[in-house]
Amino acid sequence: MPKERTATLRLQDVAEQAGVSLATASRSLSGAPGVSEAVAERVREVARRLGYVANVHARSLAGGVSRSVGLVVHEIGDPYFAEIASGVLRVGAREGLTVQICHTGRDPERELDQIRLLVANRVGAIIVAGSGFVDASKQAAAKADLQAFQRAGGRVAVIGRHHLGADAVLPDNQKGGRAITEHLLGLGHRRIAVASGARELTTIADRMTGVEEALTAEGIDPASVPVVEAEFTRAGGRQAAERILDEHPETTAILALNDDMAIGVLSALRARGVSVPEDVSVAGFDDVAVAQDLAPSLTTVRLPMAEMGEQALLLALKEPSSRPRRRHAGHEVVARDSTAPPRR
Amino acid sequence: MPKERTATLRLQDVAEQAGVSLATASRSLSGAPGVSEAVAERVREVARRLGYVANVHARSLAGGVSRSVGLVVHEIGDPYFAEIASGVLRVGAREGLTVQICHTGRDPERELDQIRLLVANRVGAIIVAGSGFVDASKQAAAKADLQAFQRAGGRVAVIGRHHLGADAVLPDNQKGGRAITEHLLGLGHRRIAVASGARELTTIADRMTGVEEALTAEGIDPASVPVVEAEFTRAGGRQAAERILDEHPETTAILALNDDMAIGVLSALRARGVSVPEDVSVAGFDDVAVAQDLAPSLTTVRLPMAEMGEQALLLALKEPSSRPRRRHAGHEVVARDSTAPPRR
DNA sequence: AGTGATTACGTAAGCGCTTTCGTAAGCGCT
DNA sequence: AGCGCTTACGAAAGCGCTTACGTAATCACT
Repeated sequence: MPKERTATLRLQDVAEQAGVSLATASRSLSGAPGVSEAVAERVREVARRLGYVANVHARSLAGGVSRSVGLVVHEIGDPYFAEIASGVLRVGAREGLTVQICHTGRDPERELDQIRLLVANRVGAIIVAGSGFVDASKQAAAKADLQAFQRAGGRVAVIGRHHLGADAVLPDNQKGGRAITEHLLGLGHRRIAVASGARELTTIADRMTGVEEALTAEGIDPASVPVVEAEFTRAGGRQAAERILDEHPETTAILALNDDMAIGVLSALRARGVSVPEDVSVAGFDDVAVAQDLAPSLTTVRLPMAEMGEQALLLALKEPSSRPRRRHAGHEVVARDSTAPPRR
Repeated sequence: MPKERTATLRLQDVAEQAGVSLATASRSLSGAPGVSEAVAERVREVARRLGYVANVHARSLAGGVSRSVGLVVHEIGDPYFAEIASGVLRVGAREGLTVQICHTGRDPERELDQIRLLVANRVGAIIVAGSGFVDASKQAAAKADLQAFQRAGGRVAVIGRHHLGADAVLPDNQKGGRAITEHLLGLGHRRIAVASGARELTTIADRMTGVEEALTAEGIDPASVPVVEAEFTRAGGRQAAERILDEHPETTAILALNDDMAIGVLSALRARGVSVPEDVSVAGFDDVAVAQDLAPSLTTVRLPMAEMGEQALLLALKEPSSRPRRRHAGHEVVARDSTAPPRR
């Protein structure tokens, strides 16, 4: 990292060139009141001519105000998080905020480090995206740090995770899980299998709860439905599908609890010569951008990821309210070609 | 954005608690020499107990050293850039650097603003990913700003773009274009059509040059090959495929200049009842993660996106050399199910 | 014309850290 | 004991900015 970054020009230089004091120059550029329009414009003109860019560090040190926000995701290469990030960046750019993105590389242990790093960077707000643990003690440290950050005046918003005391954007995973299951049941499927991620995560637990609700309502014992846990990735989907095919050949529909897994399921079924949806129907969850372009196109639950990112930042930017706000992201079953009535 | 962020504890507090001076506390925590190990450890212990996190702004103001880097991409929601970002974040995390990501939302006009923002934030390095314009004048302003940044001690690295004076990680688009075309020619295709993005971008121009080389080497006049320009997205791929099908029904292979377009091409062909690879072969470029899980799996040119991101940051972190360094990212044709010998 | 209120600007005090410089203590040596 | 030399630490000067406060000048009134 560079050492001598001093060659840059300072507000001082601008002030001298414009023939005003440091204070006036500062006020002119930040648009603060107390400067005549004529002087302000002259200062701005000089700054523009010189190519002056204010030092954000000095500014935030002196002013105590931060123009940057932090975003913590599991893995930025994952389309789900990439699309959330896209939404956050969009409103960030609009508001003139810089966004620092951290990802844990799917290692929950590292979430705390990332949060600490953002706190050290004195970001104005922290957005944490991605599922938390059902067992709250596993993320108690992160929660404590976030609360300390809030007490110090920082804003926090979470996406897809409950964290009392922070604004949250919440997809209704439970209702979504119920709805997509009802879609399969409505088509006539009775032998459904689930390709799931780790159930210790709230997102997955919630989706499963919805699934079980729908099954029960239809008179099916949830315990009779095979649930295969694997990684929440395409590779995990492939493995899960293999096991389902091997151990439960009677299955007529596989519900994957996210699209990434669903893509893996499709891939594995194809490799085994099982045709979708004729032999087995497949449904996913999230509606990542590529879902509609798969062959067959994927029936799934649409979550407006980018909007969720936007909403989260907008919430964080608002004046903090006494009690945490909630935004519920809509969910909607998108029926495409990967699901059809069972033929068996 | 919050105003009063003063409730946080300062190095001063740690120093008092540990019964040492500010200077000693600073040295202890930053690992600078000149402190006895006993005292240093005591200070660290106190800092840990108090939960002290240093203020990065103050630190970088005083030290003139920045522990953050900036990454500019076209669109973070795009898997190509998301995977690059993933690589950058990976080494960023390893080096204890924060990464500020900006995206232009595919609007090249905004690249300059994003760069300025990063300069204002006094990042230590800026990584610019994504194609530049063939017409250099269209990005002259951005280039000038980057050079000024370099003169002021900042590091710059570019990915997939030539910018003399900066370290670069370069996929060999030209050879890749040639190789994938040779793959199609090798299968026996003679009536090839290209689904291209805007040719004013260097990436696309380079890939096309490679395509034309291969065609010429095989005795085919490049001018006789239909090249349809559209958006460099799935939607663009769909449109391009429609036009190719309508205007050149004799086509036996469609080469899309990135995977996103290829996915769109596959989708459009499927909608028209054209089977791949039986009726028409389809090839892409990039090898985004999902390419292998498509149906049919996509033949494409693999670019190691994540590694390119890693390399770029590593280059930027090295001591600057007098002349810019180059890293060439390997490219490799990955033959999958979407290409086969023509039947017509 | 004289009063107080308002406006436009300058002076200077920090924001929380790093780092230079100074000093006192400890060391080995003659 | 006295010398220089190293080492461990503290005092204080900034880094580049914002902002409270002070002060002239200008204004609207009586």
